[in-house]
Order: sequence, then structure tokens, then C-alpha cells
Amino acid sequence: MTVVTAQRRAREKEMRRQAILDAARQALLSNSLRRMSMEEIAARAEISKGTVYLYFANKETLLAHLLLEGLGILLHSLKRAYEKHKDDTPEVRLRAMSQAYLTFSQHHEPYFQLMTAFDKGQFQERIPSDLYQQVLNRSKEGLVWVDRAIREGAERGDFRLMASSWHTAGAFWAALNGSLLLLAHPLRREMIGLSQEQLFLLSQETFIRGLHSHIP
Amino acid sequence: MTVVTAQRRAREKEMRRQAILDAARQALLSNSLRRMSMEEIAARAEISKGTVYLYFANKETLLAHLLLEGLGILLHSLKRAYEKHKDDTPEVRLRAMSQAYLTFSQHHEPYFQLMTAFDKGQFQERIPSDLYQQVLNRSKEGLVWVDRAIREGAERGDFRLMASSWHTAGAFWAALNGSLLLLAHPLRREMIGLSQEQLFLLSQETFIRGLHSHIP
Amino acid sequence: MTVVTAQRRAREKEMRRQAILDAARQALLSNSLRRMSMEEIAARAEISKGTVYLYFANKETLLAHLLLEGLGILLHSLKRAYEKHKDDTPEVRLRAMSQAYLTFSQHHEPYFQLMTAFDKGQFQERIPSDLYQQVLNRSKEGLVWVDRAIREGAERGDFRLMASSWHTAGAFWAALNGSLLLLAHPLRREMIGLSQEQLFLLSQETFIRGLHSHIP
Amino acid sequence: MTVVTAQRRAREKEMRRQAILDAARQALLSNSLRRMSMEEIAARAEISKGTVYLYFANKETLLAHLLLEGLGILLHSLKRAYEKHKDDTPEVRLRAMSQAYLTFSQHHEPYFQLMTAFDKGQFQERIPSDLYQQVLNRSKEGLVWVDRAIREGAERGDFRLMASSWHTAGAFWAALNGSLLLLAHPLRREMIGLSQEQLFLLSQETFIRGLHSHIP
DNA sequence: TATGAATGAGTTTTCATTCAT
DNA sequence: TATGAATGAAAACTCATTCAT
Repeated sequence: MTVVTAQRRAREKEMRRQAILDAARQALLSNSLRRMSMEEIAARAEISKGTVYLYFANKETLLAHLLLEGLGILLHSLKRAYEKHKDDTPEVRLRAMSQAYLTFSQHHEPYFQLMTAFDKGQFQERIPSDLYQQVLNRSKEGLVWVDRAIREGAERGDFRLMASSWHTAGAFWAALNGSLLLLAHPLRREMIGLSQEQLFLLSQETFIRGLHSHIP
Repeated sequence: MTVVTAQRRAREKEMRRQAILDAARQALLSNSLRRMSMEEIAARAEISKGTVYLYFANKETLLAHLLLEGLGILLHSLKRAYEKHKDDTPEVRLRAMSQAYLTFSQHHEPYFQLMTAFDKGQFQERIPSDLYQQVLNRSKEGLVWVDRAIREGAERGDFRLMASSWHTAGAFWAALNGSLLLLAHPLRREMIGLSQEQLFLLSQETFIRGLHSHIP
Repeated sequence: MTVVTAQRRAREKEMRRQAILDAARQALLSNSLRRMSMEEIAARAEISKGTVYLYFANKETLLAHLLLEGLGILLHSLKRAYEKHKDDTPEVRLRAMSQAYLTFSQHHEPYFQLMTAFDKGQFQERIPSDLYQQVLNRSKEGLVWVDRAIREGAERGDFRLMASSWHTAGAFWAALNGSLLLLAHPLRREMIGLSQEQLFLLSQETFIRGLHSHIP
Repeated sequence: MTVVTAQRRAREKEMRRQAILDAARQALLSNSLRRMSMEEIAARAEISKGTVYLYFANKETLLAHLLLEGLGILLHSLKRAYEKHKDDTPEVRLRAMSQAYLTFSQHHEPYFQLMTAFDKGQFQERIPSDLYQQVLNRSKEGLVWVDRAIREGAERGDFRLMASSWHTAGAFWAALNGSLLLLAHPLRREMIGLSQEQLFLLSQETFIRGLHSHIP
């Protein structure tokens, strides 16, 4: 009986927690990061402001948990993309993961926005250090999959790298990210004359060609 | 007489305007974008807060003008880099302009920061549309130089493009930009294990190799 | 059977009550009065916040009971000091009680702090009037011992009072208290150049000399 | 013209500043220190909350200035009391200053309350260090007058001190203060059965007698 | 044209208390 | 009796913008 009650409570608590994170994600989707207030989050979650603080010590901690959630989703996508093409060439795997990143950025805009904003604000000072570490580790983990594909390509002789596979993976990530960020603004989209997706693919392909030891 | 006075006045007005922009740049350099207040700008320009509003309708407009200024500097750097290597290969010109961009990002941090933050906030709604157009045009102009080098390389047969030279220039810009943004946070610098400059060069070279029709 | 159960229940209830008071005292010791929250008290007592309210109607009532406890301890100390020196001169007894007060203030800081803060806040309005009376009575009881020694000294001709023994006892208490309160702040300690203990003793001795009918 | 305007402005600014301090003093008089909010101060001064912050960086700084004002008044009273009885005995001077302190505590309750509360809160951390020094210095200055009278009394052979004149002055201040603080609460007033004034005088006289080398 | 005082909505955070279970 | 989730009224402070002079 009591056990059942406790379980239900824990379940409800977890649901409430999730509801707050969902509300924050929605708030982030409609407003920008800096215009999103605890007030709005509480309102969207249909609870009082004070309640939010029962679940998250402060704004930064809430956002860090949201970010962690996003990173988890991305991580999973990358892993799936990798494993789905286990028997294909590394290049195919690389392309699949790249595509997964694009999809993630499009389908989970708030998460993507949060990853970008991670540097801003006083995250490091205001969140528990282990949470900070988790965010960091999860970021690294994502890149590990990319690194692996690039390394395999190099070992097979498909790629001829100008730096370590890890650094190259970083450059790849940076290039893809750069294309998304550049076209985040509609005006630059208009200026370049491509959709985010199109520029992303162009960056991706040019970069992959740059990895090759010969023209395919 | 009156004409002279009017001229002096106009000159003084322009100087005051410039002083405000300078003050804003300094403020941006010392604090972050969101910490920079109109208060601080006025103080640094040694005028009153109200006066700032005589020269700029609101904060966003002020920042847009500052951005315009930064774009002018960048534009000039790119042009010089291009023209200095007029007699070299397009690839050399491309590299020179890329290097100019890196230098700009390092030596004019506030301007660079502003360009990056351009999408955030409510710029578009708060500044006059012609100012917005100007920003757009000047951004375009910068890319024109890159486009030119790429087009020449393609015409010479050095590069084999996967898209128009203009779109390729956009991808190039995006990749370089991406490397700078990714490593803006020290923690990601640590994670990748490269300096901003190193990743920048790696991105640049990989991309250039990706443009080539053969391995150099 | 039922009686036994009822007794056990009453005993447990009393223990719980005491646990809360203990927790409050600890909380008061580590934080300041205004920083001490019901949250912290409940946590230290390892019960829920709601339960605290089953035992004490509100924060002020809880603190009043804690105060009562502290007064009890002080009372006991004074009595012991008095009785230990039953066969000595009244002056010795007075000194012994004074010393007991100093010791109390040093060893039971939370209680002392509470006595001092008694006037602040909205105690009177928020606690039951009989509780208030109890606090008052117990405060009085402490002073009774001091009063007794002073009266005896006067009766013996050692002291020549300027007012009733009761009023004089009040003045004595006030002087001792004043020395402790004045040097509660380290900066005033520095300003005066004495430790709390030293000023306490100086106040005590000067006052006692002031009670004397002649210079000893 | 401009000079006149500037003067008027400075005058008005000073008046507004004073109005805020007055409002704070009133707020302090009606509520307790901890219940006095910036909101209330602003309302009493009939200005907006933001305006208060134009004149005082934060709450503590405002209170420190108020305290400084109070200390100034007290200082002046002590000095006047001293000088008025320049040709009388040191004991008379001491009594006059003591009386001045009593009067001050009665007529300027908020100031007196503030002096007492100086230790509480985070004054030291939140106010500029020079302001803190000023408060300290002014506190010291007050005691200097008391010290002088006591020293003179000792030099004349009227007083026989048990410690340095400075330390004795501290003990005197502590005793007087203690009587005021003890009876700050009506219940303790009732318990002792004396008015603040009566206990104050009793403390004063007992202490002075304690200073004497013989019974007057 | 220039000033700078004033505004007030907005932001995060705290905490004593309540109440359904 | 006990829980602990939820509340909501404060509280301090910020800052872009306005406006009388």
C-alpha cells in the first residue's frame, strides 16, 4: 500500500519534472533563450513559480538538464546512424551521422539552440560540477562516433587525413555546425540563396571530398 | 558664415556619433553582449544616456551601425588580401582571405561577436529596414571576394565545384566560422584539443582540398 | 493495553517534539536567526516540513519553546552558582552567577542569540499568550536569584543600593548583557580593544564596586 | 544661467536624496528593520523603486548612510554636552553625555535601532569599504568624548579606574546600551518594573559610583 | 541639441504555510 | 499522525527608454 503510494508519488514527481522540462523546451521554441523566463516556464507547466524551484535549483541547472536531454537524443541518433550502416563503408557511416545531425537540428531546434548557447551565461558557476561534467562527457561521446568513422576510413585508405582523426572529427563537426548557424538567420539564408539543408549538404560533401585521398 | 557653422555642426555631430560607436565597441570588448548597457556606452562616450538616443533610435539600431562598421573593416581586409595576391593562384588568394578573416576575428573581437549575435535578439523588428538592407548588402560584398577567387579557381580548372561558386563560397565561410564558434568556449577547446587557430587552419585546408579536382 | 499504547504514544510524541527543538537549535547554531528556515529544521530532524507544524503552530511558537528551554538551562546554572556559594558572601555569589551567565552565553550561543532577538519579529502577536507568559515568568525567575544575592548584600551592609534590589538586579543584568551585545560584532571588538570576556569582567567589577558602600 | 540650473539641480538632487533617507527613517520607525523593504521606502518617498537605486547602490548602502547620519547627530550631541560643561567636573560631563545618549535613543529611535543592527546583515560585504570606515570612525569619535571625561576624572583623582580610560569608556557605553536594549521590549519593561529611562539612570549612576575612589 | 533624473515592467529567488493523500 | 508537493506573496535589483528643462 505505502509502497504503491510511494511509487505513484515518484512517478508523479518524475512526470512533473518532465513537464517542467517540456515547458522550458516550448518556451525556448517560441521565445529566444534570453527572453525565456522562469515565469513563463511555470505558466506553461501550469504550476507556480516556486514549484519550479522544487525541481531545479536555479535557471541554469534547469537548462543544463534540458541540454543533457537533448544531448542524449542526439547521441542516440548518432549511434543508430553508425550502427545501421555497420557493414557499409566509413564514408557512408559518416554521411549517415551527418544526416542525423541535420535532422536533429531541424526537429529539436530548442535543444540545438541550447547547445549553441552553452558557452553564454554563467553555466559553469551556477550548476553543480558533476552536472557540468555530464554535459561535457555527453558532448564528447557524440564526437566519438564521428571520430570512429573517420579513423576507419583512414585505416582503410579511403581518407588521407591532415591531422588526427579526433581533430578532423572536430573540424567536420565545426563545418556542419557552421553551416547551420550561418543560416540560422533568414536574412543570411536569403543572402546565400540556399536552404539550411542545402548548405549543410554542400558543406558535408565538400568536407568529405577533402578527406579523400583521391577523387572518387 | 551660416554655411560654415552648419558644416562645423555636421562635423561635430558626426564626431559625436563616432564617439558613441567607439564607446559601444569598447563596452562590448570588456563586457559580453548582454551585459553591455546603454548606461555604460554613455559613460564611456562621456555623454548622457539621453544623448545616445538622439543619435540612435534604440539599442539595436546602435548595434546595427556598429556591425556595419565592423563589416566595413572586414570588407577592406578581404579586398586587400585579394588584391595583394592578384598575380598568384586563386587558391593562394582564397587562403589569404581566409587568413584575413581569422585575423579579423582575433583583432576585432567585438565586431566579430556582433556578427555572430546578429540573428539573436529582435534586430529585424527594431531597426529601420534600410539599415537592415545595408547590413545585408555589406555582408554580401564580403562574400563576393571569396566567390570571385573560387570562381577563378574553377575557371582555371584548379577547383571542381559541387555547386555554384557563390554557394561554395557560402559553405567555405560557414566552415571557417563554425570552427571559430565551436572553440569560442574554452571547454570545447579543451575537448577538441586544438587552439582556435589550429582548428581554423585544419578546416580551411580540408575545405580547400575538397575543392580541388585532384590531390595537390 | 490501550493505556500502555497511549503512554508509548505520548512518549514518542514528546521525543519527536524534542527532536524538532534540537534540530532548531542546531540550525540556529550553524546559520543566523534570519537564515534559519523551517526547511532546514525539518531536514535536521529528519521529518517533513508539514510534521513540524503538527508540533508547533508556527515558526515563532517553535522559537518561543526553544527559548523556554534555554531559559531553563540558564535558570539551572544560576541556581547552582547561587547554591554552590551558599556559605560565601553575597558578593561572591553575585560574581559566581555573573560568571555563570558569561559561560552560558559562550556555551549556548543559540539560546543566548534567541534571548537577544526576543524583542524583534512579531513574537507577541504570533504565539499563544500563555506561552508568552511562561517565557516572561522564566525570565523573571532567573533574575530572582540575582535579586536575592543583591538583597542579602544590602541587608548585610556590604552593598548600599540606589534602588530596590530588584531594580538593581535588572541594571546588573543589563550591564552584563550590554557588554556581550556590544562586542558581538568583531569590528567593535577591535574598536574597543578587548575580548568579550574582558569587557564582561570589567563591567561586572565596575558595577559591583558601584554597589559597595565603601571601597573594598 | 547654466550655472544656476546646475545649482538648482544639485540642490534638488540633494533634496531627493534626503527625502529617500527620510523615507527610510520613517519606514524604520513604523516597521522593524527586517520588514522594511525598498518598495516601502520608494512608496514613502513617492518615487519609483528604480529611482532609489539611482541614489544608493543597494539597500545596505542606503542604511549605512542613514546610520552615518544618525551617528553624526549623536556625535554632535555628545560634543555639545561635553563642551557645555567644560568648566564643571568630569563627572558632570560624563553624566551630561550619558543623558545626551538617552535623549538620542528616545528621540531618534530609528537611528538607534540601526546602530544596534549594524552587526546583522551583510553590511561589510555590500557597502564600499570607505563608507564602512566612515561608520567605524564616527562610532569611535563618539567614544572619544566619553573617554576624555573619564580620563580627566582619573587624572583629577575623582575616579580610580580598573582598566584604561578607553576600556572603561567602552564598559560605560556597554552598560548604558544594555539598559536600553534590555527594555526595548515592553514585556521586559513590565518584568523589571522600570521605564527605559529609569533603568538607564540607575545603570548610569551605579556605574559612575563604581568609578569613584570614594563614596561621594 | 544635450542633459540626467525618473520610470516601471521584468527577472530570479526565497520561504512560511497549507492541504490532499 | 505524517508526508511532501505546491503555493504565492514578497524581496532586491536591472535597464532600456522617456521627457521636462
